[in-house]
Amino acid sequence: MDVHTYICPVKLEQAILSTKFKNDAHKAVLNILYSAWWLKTTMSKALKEYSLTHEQYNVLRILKGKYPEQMCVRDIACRMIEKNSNVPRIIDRLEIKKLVKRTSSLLDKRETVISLTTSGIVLLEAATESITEIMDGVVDISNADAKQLNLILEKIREKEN
Amino acid sequence: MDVHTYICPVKLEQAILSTKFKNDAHKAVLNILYSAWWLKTTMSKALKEYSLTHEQYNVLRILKGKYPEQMCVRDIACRMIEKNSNVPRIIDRLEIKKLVKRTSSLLDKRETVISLTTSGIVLLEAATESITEIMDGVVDISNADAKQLNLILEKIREKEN
DNA sequence: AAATGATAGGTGTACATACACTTAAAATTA
DNA sequence: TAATTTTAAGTGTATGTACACCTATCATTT
Repeated sequence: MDVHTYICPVKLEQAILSTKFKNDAHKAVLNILYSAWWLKTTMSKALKEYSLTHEQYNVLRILKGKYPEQMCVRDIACRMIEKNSNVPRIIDRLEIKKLVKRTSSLLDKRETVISLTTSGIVLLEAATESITEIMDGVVDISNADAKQLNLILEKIREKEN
Repeated sequence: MDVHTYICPVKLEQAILSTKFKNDAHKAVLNILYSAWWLKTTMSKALKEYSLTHEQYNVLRILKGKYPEQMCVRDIACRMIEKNSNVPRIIDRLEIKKLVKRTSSLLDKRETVISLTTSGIVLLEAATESITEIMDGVVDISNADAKQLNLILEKIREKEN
């Protein structure tokens, strides 16, 4: 698939060339997965300008949330959207680019403490501006719709435990 | 993160330990991404019993949709939820497990034609039963909610082109 | 027919995920 | 205090993604 020229179809049926859904709930599952893929792709494209992956951006954003406080790897992992993210490996790459710094904790020597560098903050802020703009443009739905969406998604997660 | 003992929180705020969302639309984006991760993880866990990944299952399901007709790699790629999937590589693994067969097309020698083997069909049907059960249990929302969800997701994708 | 362009599939590489395992250090228990 | 258990981070490996590039083949143009 050539995704560069790919135009996201509005209808799921067109997106995955299928019309046979068992029911609306089954269709909703595929719709969530497809929408998530599209959102990630859209954001990743914007982040390329800053040589950041979506996941690297997410880690920087989490660090910013506590800044100037530092965070250990575990604290970052708990805040990741994808809970299976291999955070040490993502940090490896951020460290190579000198966007974060690793220090061994003095209080608990098992912990590694991560801190944003100045260039990390600068890059993050530029990237965030870009991402926010895209998010605003992309998810241009009414507040009522957004609230409704959040409610239904939480209803789904309520059932699945 | 130890995902084996991880209980999916109902509230997004608890899932990513953050309460600072710019607005409901921004929260919705994160909610979609988190819900998609959770759905994929849940399905993947069930598919482990059949030694299938979520993506391998998806390819088999697509092939089943046209069965006993065969499909070329491109046709499969067009139907994937994640449009950047590297379909030849996924087929490599299905071929090793003898769940599909590759043949060079006679009509157009550029094309590779993929067909389900008997054991491929048998495995797929067993896996589908399991997945369907999970989907029914998991996405136990009303028809009206499912319809509403599908509508709003399509509204989002409408805006983002 | 020969040259050019487009298309299908495959491959190389960097990055991420999923998950099991290792090691060091802290916490708990005997 | 010594032994055991738990925890934090990191690592190895298989799989998948994102994307650029290659090769063979087909289609189109000249």
